[in-house]
Amino acid sequence: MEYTSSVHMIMRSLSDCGSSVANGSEEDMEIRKGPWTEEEDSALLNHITTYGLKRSGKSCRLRWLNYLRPNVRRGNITLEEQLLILDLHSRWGNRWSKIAEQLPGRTDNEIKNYWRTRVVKQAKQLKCDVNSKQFRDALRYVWMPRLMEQIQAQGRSTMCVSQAREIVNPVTSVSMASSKSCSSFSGCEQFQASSSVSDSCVSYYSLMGSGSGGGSSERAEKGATSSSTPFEPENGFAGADFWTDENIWFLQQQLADDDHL
DNA sequence: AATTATCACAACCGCAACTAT
DNA sequence: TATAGTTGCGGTTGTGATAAT
Repeated sequence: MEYTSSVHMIMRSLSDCGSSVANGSEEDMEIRKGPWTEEEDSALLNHITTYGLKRSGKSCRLRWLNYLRPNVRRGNITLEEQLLILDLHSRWGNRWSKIAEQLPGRTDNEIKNYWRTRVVKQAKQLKCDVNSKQFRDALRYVWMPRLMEQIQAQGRSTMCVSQAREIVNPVTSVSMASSKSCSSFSGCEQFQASSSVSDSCVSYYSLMGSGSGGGSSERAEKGATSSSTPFEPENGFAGADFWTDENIWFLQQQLADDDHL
């Protein structure tokens, strides 16, 4: 499948299920730019006077963007989201805001935190540089296919079986190849010949219905008072975490095999 | 039960890019 | 075009919750 068509698929999917999340009422509002008017200044002064907010504008803005903005989605990063983050990061690097655009309701900060607290941590655990080719290849050829297998194994997909076969099969074969026959993660022709993992990830994700993932609000679970978002998952994998000991062990084995060959 | 370590998430900071005048 | 103000981005640090001792 062509990469561009995959992107279109995912875009369409996102717009179908998450347009209100991505754009929402913010776009409906007229957003003014440029210097402040006297009226705006006085409105702001009124608010500050009334509520006594001792916060910088920058802090307020950040709070709004990452927390208070309507439709900000909170809670565990789903397996599908993890997969998409890994895939997009492999393409775009630390372009967090760009990556966040593809995950409706998720903020760049959240994705950045996910990367730093999970992925970078695992890289350290494996004694790899997170930017090293070895680690990137391991992500691409071992973890991502394995992640997809786990998504598949969850068996809670909304896609029809034929769609699933069509999309997942190439990736499954990648996983098999990577675990045994591939002497180098980066050198395996199989990965380049057919549809790439990336393409499959994107199309798989789009078929899964990208907006359907996500867990219930973590803060809500902890009894915090923040209001829940209207963007609640219907069939996502709440609480799912790919970075289990088992998977870390699996990856360590792959890296060890790779070293020996 | 108290203390310490670790983790995940939220917030801050500095800088660059953008926009209006 | 130059400049000031505004916004966006990414790296870093702070904080609260939880686990471990």
